[in-house]
Amino acid sequence: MDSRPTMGDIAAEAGVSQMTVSRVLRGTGQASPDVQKRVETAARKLGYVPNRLATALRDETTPLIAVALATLGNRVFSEVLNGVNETLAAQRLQPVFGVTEYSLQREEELVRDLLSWRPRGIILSGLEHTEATRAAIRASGVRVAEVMDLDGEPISAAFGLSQTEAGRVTARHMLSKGYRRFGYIGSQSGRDLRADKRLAGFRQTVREAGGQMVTEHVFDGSSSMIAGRRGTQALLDAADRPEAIYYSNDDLAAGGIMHCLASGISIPQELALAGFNGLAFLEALPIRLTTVETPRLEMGRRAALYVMQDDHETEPAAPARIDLGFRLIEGETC
Amino acid sequence: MDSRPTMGDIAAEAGVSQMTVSRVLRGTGQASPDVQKRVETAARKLGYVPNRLATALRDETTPLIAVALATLGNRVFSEVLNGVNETLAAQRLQPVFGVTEYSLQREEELVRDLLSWRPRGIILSGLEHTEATRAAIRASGVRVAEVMDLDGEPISAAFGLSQTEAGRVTARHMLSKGYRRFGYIGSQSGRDLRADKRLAGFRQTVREAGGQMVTEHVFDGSSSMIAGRRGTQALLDAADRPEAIYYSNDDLAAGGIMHCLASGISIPQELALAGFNGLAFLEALPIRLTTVETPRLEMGRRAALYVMQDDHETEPAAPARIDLGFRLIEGETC
DNA sequence: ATCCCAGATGTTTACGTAAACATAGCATCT
DNA sequence: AGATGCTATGTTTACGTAAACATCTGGGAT
Repeated sequence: MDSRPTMGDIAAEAGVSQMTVSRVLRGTGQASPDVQKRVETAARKLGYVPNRLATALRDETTPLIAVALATLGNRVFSEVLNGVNETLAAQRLQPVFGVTEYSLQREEELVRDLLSWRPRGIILSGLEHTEATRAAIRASGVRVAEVMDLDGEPISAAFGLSQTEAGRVTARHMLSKGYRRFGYIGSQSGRDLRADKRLAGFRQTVREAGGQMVTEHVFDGSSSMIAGRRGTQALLDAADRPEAIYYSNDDLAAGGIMHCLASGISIPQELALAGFNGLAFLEALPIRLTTVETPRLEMGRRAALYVMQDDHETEPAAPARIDLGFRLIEGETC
Repeated sequence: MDSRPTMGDIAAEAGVSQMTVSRVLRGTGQASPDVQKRVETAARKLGYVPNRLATALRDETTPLIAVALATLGNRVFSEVLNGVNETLAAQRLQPVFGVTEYSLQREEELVRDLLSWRPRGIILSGLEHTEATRAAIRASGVRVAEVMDLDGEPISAAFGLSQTEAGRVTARHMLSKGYRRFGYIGSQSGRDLRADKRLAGFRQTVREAGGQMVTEHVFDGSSSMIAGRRGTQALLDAADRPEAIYYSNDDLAAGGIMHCLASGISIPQELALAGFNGLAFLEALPIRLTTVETPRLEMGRRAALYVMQDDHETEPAAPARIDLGFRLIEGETC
C-alpha cells in the first residue's frame, strides 16, 4: 500500500464499480444491502480517506472559509478566530487562515493565496485594503466579511464598531471626570489603522473640549503589558507629565496599572488611565481598568455566519455596516 | 464572466494552447517574448487566479500542513500556532487547523477531516491519541509532529518538554523554600492531560519529601485569571489552609496574586504561589511570579520545520523526543 | 406471454492543471 | 544538400470524484 487508496481500489476489492462505491459511501442513490456491506468493509480494510481536493475540484465548491488576520500576537485576533472557528465547525466548514502583520501589501498576497483555494468566503480584518485586493475579491465572487471596524466603505458587509467613536466616547468620559492634560501610548501607528482611528477620535474630542494632548508615545513592535509598563514610566518621568493616559489597548493599560502599583502612584489621583477591548483578564486586576468593551467573539461569529450563507439568501444590495456596538466600562482608573 | 477564468480561457484569449499558458505562468520551459507578453496580458485582463485544488490533485501533493490544537482559548496554543504559521509562511506553506477542545474523540474526527485535504504534514497537541487517530495518520503516510509533551510514546517526533518533570522541579523548588502544606488549582482534569502530568509529578515529589497536598481544587471550564482569583479565595477561606499553591498555569496563578494584592495577603509569607508557562505578561505584574518557562514559539517552529521536510531527509527510524527544555524562573512568590 | 417500471449497478465525462511525449521551424555543421 | 540539434509550441493523459446518462434484472400488471 504505497499510496492512498482511492474509490477505485475499494471498488476492485469489493467487486463493484467506482461509482457504486461513491454512492454507498455518501449514502446517495440505491444500493443492495450486500453491496453496501462489501463496500464498507473494503473501505475500512483499506483505510480509505476521501480526497477532498478531488471532490472540491469536481463540485466546483469547497467547504473552506479564508481568514486574513492582522496578527496572532494579539489576543483580540485569536478571539475573533475562535468565534469564526466555532461557528464554522458547527457546519463542518474549515477555516484556512493567514496573517498580514498589519501590512496591506502582505494582505494582498495573502488574499491571492487564500483565494487560490477557492474558498466559499473570506473574512478580512478592517476596511482598508489595496485596490488589487478588492479587485481580486470582487472578481472571485466569494462572499466577503470585514471585521473590527465600521469607519469606511465595506466591500460587502462589515461587522464591528466605530473605532473613531470609541475614541471619542473614552475622551468624553475622561473629560467628564475633569482631566484636561492627556497622554497616549500606542504601537504600530500607520499600520494598526484601527488604533489610529481611536486616537484621532480621542484627540479631536479632547481638543474640542479645550483639553490637550501632552505626549503621544508610539512605538514599533507588538503591544504587551510590559511595553505599557515601560511606556508609562517614560511618560511620567518626562518633564511635561499628563494627568491621564489613553492606551491603544488593555494590555498596554494594564502595564500602566502595574507600574503605578509597583511605584506607589495613586490611581486615579496621580494618574488616570483608560484602555480598549475589555479583555477578560482585567476583571482579575486589583484595580479595575476603565475601558471600552468590544464584541470580539461576536464579530467572528457573525462574520462567519455571513460568509457561510448561500449566495441567494439575503445578499444586501449595498455594502452593510453591522454595528455590534461597544460599551464603556467604568472602572476605578478614571 | 460568470465563473473563474482558467488557463484555457487565457489560452483562447492569447491564441496559444493551455499548456503554453501553464509554462509561461510558472516560468518553466521556453517561451518566446511575444507569447510571454500575450499570455501575461491575457491573464491580467481576465483576473486569473490559479486553482490550487487542481494543481494539488494533479501533483498529488499540497502545500498544506494540518494543525490540531487543543483550544484557541488558551494563549499557549495561539503562541504555538504563531510559531507554526511564521515558519510555514516563509516557505509559502498553508496551515489548516482545527480545535479539539481537549477531547481525543474530537481529535479523531478532526484528524480525519484534516487528512482529507492531503496535507504533507500534521501537527498534534500532546502524545495521547485514540488508536484510530494513530492508524489514520500512519496509513496516510504524512509526516507527524507532536508538540507540548514528551512523557509518552511519540508517533514520530515530539517537540516539547517533560510535563511530569516540570511538576517535580516546581515541587522541589517550593520544598526547598520550606513549604510543606500545598494546594493545587487547575482546570479540565482528565482532559488537559499535560496539566494532570504536572500535578502527578508535583504531588509525587511533595509526598516523597514528607509534604502533603492539603487541597486540590479542580474546576471545569477554561482557565483564566479571574478563575484563579476566585479559586485562591476559596482555598484560603477553607478550614485547612495551604501554605503554598501550585497552579496549573500562569493565568490562574496571576489571578492568585491579584487576590492577595486586593486582600492584603502578603506574598510569600502568608501564601506562596507557583505557575506554569512563563507568559510574557508576568513580567509586568507588580510581584514576579515563580513559574516554569516553556518554549511555546519554539515548539511550533520546530514542529513546523520537521513536518515540512521532504520524506527522505533525516527521517528518524525510531520515534524521537526532542527536548526543548524548560526553565524554572524564580520570582518573588516562593 | 408481453410489457413496463423501478431498483441496482455500470460507463462516460468533466472539473483545472502539468508531466510526458510529440512535432514543427530554423540555424548550424559537414 | 542533408543531417543534427535546438527552441518553441501543441496533444494526450492522469490525478479522484460525482453528475448524467445508460443498462440490466426481475416483479407486477395486463
